Amino acid sequence: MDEYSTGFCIRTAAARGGGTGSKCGRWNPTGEQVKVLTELFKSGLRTPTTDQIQKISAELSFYGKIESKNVFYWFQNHKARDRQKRRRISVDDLPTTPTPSKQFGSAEKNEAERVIETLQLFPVKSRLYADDWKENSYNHAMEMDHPTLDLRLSFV
Amino acid sequence: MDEYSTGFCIRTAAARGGGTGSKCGRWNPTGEQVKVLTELFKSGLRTPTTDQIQKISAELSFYGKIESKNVFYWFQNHKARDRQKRRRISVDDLPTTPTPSKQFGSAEKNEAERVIETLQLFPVKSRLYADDWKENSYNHAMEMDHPTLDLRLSFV
DNA sequence: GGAGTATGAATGAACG
DNA sequence: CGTTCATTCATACTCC
Repeated sequence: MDEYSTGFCIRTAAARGGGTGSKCGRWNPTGEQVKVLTELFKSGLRTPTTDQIQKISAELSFYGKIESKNVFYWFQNHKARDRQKRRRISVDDLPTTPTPSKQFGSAEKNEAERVIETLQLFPVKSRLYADDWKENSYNHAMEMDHPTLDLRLSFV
Repeated sequence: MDEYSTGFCIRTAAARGGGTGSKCGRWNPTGEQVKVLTELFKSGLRTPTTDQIQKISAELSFYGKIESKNVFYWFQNHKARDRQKRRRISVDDLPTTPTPSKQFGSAEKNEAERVIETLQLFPVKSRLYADDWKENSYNHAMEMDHPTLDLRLSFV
């Protein structure tokens, strides 16, 4: 599709760990920022609230350009990948009688006291209300009559 | 990295907007579908009723596979994210300007569902929802001398 | 320079 | 409705 011209913030600070001159286009965290974020994560913070996100973002803005959404995404991704990796490992199972004893200890990183690892091993509660929208649930007919919902396609 | 066998469907090239023939997994809207939905959203529609959802879904089904729930979720997500984004930005970026309080003027909490009667389909640009997550590149030249950012985190 | 990887960003789906 | 999860796309970075 179209390439959206991302912001051109030429930060030649090279504050990155490798010292490579990084260009902008997407947020590129500095070493300090990553360090702090990682620390927080290891402290047990996994899903910061909006307030926390803003606080963190504000603090980290000292090291360089950063926005709240960056912090938000960072935690989202970090948690997701951590979980993903763990998932992969726990399922393990090598093909040919490798250690059947699953080491589900998962006590390597547990430093947080609020890391609630609820076990969701199977897809429970797949509440599929795919087409329940038929004619139940809510009914706010008070909004307005939908305008001309004439979605006539022109290019066909 | 791509060894996870979670994929149950043929992983198509998935060119968003390219009208790929993905038929499994989660709904992948085509460019036209997104366009129409965005247009509706910009017209003021935020919480469509069941009828509207079905109508929209029916219309959009022309462009590709779609279900009512997709439309429902789409509006839900779009509205929620629009809000979330706005909130985050407004609180986040405060470089040095004290914000002349131009946000949220007066009556807005009520968020009246005003819908513009004139709904034109394909008149304007097709810039599909790129919004402004970016583009707020302000200067973070704060005046704080040395950072106190040990980030002991006062997250309360 | 391209392949492979790490990771930021986006969004569909769903929970509480 | 706000928040969270899972999957995927896009891009920066590393290595050969």
